[in-house]
Amino acid sequence: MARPRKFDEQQVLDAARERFWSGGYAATRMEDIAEATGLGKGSLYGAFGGKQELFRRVFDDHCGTFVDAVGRQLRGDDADAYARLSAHVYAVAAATAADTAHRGCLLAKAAAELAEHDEVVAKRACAAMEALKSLIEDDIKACQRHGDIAADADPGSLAALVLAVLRGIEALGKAGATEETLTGIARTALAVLPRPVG
Amino acid sequence: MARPRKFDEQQVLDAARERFWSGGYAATRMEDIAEATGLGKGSLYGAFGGKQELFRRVFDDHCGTFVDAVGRQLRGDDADAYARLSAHVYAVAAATAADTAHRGCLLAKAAAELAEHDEVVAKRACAAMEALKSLIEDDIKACQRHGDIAADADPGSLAALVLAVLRGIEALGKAGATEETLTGIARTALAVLPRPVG
DNA sequence: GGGGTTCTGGACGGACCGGTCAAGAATGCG
DNA sequence: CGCATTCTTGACCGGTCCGTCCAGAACCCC
Repeated sequence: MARPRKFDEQQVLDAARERFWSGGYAATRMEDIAEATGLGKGSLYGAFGGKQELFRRVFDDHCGTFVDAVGRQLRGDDADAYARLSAHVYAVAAATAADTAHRGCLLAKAAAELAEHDEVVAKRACAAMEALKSLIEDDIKACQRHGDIAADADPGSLAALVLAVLRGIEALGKAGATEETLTGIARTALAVLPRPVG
Repeated sequence: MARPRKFDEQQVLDAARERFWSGGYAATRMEDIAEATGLGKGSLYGAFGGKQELFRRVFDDHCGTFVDAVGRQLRGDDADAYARLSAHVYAVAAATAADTAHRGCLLAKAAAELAEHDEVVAKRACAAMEALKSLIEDDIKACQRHGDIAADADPGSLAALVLAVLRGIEALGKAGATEETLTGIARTALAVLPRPVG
């Protein structure tokens, strides 16, 4: 009944994410995104409404993808729970160190730039953080059931600590810390988690 | 021999910092700063050269001030070293929670927005982080001398971990974590530091 | 194939912003 | 007091950017 869209919405979101991620919100131009996607500005505005709305879509999409990815890394059998936690913490350190462009995490970057002025972005970032904490907490509970972490420790507190360490690793990475420093932090963080006595 | 300046350079830097801090680099206009200081744009450009140069001055100044402030909190007798560390960690959590505007730390905010594209800012942020780590490490060594932290632990590793936790607290605060969450992280982080046996 | 509908693309408008410039003001020296 | 020198101010310029608009294209249904 009408002319069909020539582009895939998800591909546009992905391309826009790359741009916003590299340049930040304010420094990214709509025309950059138009060029990156091959779309005209008219299509972009017709489909997404405007820069702020587009960014919110991108950000929402990214938060979901990110949390899902972490979820896949952390969910599984109790027997492997500690190995998964350990692997995840090291993976974040390695990924941060490998990010030589210091792009950091879009989640953190966007929160830093926009949380103060955009309620929607702030809420979404907060929800994503809570989801991450939940994932870590579930894994820690699994560790406790399997006897890899002290059963009398509060899993919620430990999860919050681990989450803070992970975010801190990214912040330090963005400031230029070396890979050794970052993996060292990962190692130390895992080492100080309370193990069962005996 | 010539007309003297009517303004104080430090006051201009402070006012500019407030603006950059609230709005970020890209979103802050030179005219904002001119208005905030009461100066004309010509004076601003004459004294500082341009937006990027001004920001670098502001950032450099802020890093120095920030590190100095932390230094004053952490330096002192061995006997109080652990109390100082504890107070500092809780203070960061409280300050972050009190920052309802989610401005976060200018250090982290600027690093997030500009480290990727401005080598000078990146270097300065890295130096500031290393200075902070050093301060924490010195305090931890004092704790070990006084018997408040296990002597066989590596103070450098613990300092890096503590620093990561502090930066993580700020990142989570920016994302909207509650004061309870943040002070909880502070408490847990202090609790997991290795204490001397016995 | 015609008509209605939606998509496309790029030119355009209006606002904004970083940086310049020139005219004037303040100062100290001779 | 005049003069050289530096600071101040705000109008102005060139460029940029968000968002709009419209003419045309693609499509489906009848």
